[in-house]
Amino acid sequence: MRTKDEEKERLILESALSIIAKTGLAGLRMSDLAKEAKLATGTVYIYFKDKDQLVRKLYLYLMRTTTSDLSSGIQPDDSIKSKIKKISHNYLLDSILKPQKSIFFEQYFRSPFFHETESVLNEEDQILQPIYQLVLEGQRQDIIKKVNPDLIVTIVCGMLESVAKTAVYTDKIVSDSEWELIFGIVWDAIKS
Amino acid sequence: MRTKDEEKERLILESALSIIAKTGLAGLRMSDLAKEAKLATGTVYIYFKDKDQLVRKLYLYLMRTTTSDLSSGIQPDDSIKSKIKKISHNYLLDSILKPQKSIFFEQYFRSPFFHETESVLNEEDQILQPIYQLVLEGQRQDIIKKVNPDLIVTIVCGMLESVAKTAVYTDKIVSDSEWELIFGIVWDAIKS
DNA sequence: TTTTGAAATGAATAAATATTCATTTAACTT
DNA sequence: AAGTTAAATGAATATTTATTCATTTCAAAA
Repeated sequence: MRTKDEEKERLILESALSIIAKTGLAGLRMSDLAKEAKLATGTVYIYFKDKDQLVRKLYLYLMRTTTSDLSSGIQPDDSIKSKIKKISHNYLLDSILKPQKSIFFEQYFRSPFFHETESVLNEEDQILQPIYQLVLEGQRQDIIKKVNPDLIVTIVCGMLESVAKTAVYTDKIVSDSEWELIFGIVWDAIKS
Repeated sequence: MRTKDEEKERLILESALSIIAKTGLAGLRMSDLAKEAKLATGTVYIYFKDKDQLVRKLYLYLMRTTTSDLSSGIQPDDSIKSKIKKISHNYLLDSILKPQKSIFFEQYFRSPFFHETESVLNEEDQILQPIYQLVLEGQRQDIIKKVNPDLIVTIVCGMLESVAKTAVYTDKIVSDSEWELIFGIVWDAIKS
């Protein structure tokens, strides 16, 4: 007998993501999705109960792949500043390289698919946890402004996201020298 | 004879905005919209040709009301720093007080209703023009970092928007003392 | 090689939603 | 006060889109 292809689930999710990034959730049609994935509409329903479940699964799928490696490349004995620099760089690159993901989350949280019962903030907290810890440590060492660490994290992420958004929109990469400039601004903002 | 109520057009647009802010464009239903506006569904079609036109008109309507008064309260002989402080405060308050507007734009630009032909960036440029001018003037006076002024504007707006988003989400107002803290961070980021 | 059972298909059907229109209501005119 | 006209209504209809299912295809087991 034929066997269910595990890859096909991913394929469908990625196709959905691609359509949603282009047209928003309002533009997601099961038939278009099937076409994008080069499957018959019916096939989609073998892997997902219905549209609702598909979108929710996509949310979980992206959540899982996000929590990954903001901290990659950071050495335990780096200085706080260079740790923050690296983590900020990772955050920026992540936002630039996977713009579809940010678009999806933006859409999902304002959609009929999202119910308050789901704990967004907790999940988000989870992702930002490593940044938060670094800020705390920096404050302990008197290097970072002694204001509400949540505010610091919020502001830094806001800066980086807006830079990423512009970079994606104008289709430009961020060169090393530009990154130096940008991090200079970020650091001046938060250093004590 | 009965006369067409000019206010009713606004009422319908505001109702649509309110629903879209809650459920995203994917959740906008003409029947719900009519209910929200306390009208019969048919009535909506007296004022708007179809759903498509309604959403586009809402876009234009919000565009018009946005371009308003970021510069309010600014005196010609204020210092550059205090001008930037005031304009940043206006921007923050605008984002906090009219969160529905930001949500709508977020949704619209990723929807089937939006076609590339519409010049988004131009419009956005228009709105940010006063901020841009202040940054230029600050750079001339050697007060602001001499980097690409677009980058400065992008970063400042990013910071303020993320603060606004958090404020709206957690339903907290930004007190005067918090604003002093926040602007301190903004200013440190961009001052030379 | 044949049998078997689940995967895949896509046209047919169901469900959701947009739009129309015959009818009613309200305001203005004569 | 009666007549007139456009706005308002909302049930009926049209359209779009989700979902099903009878049929076919494929790959593994016998």
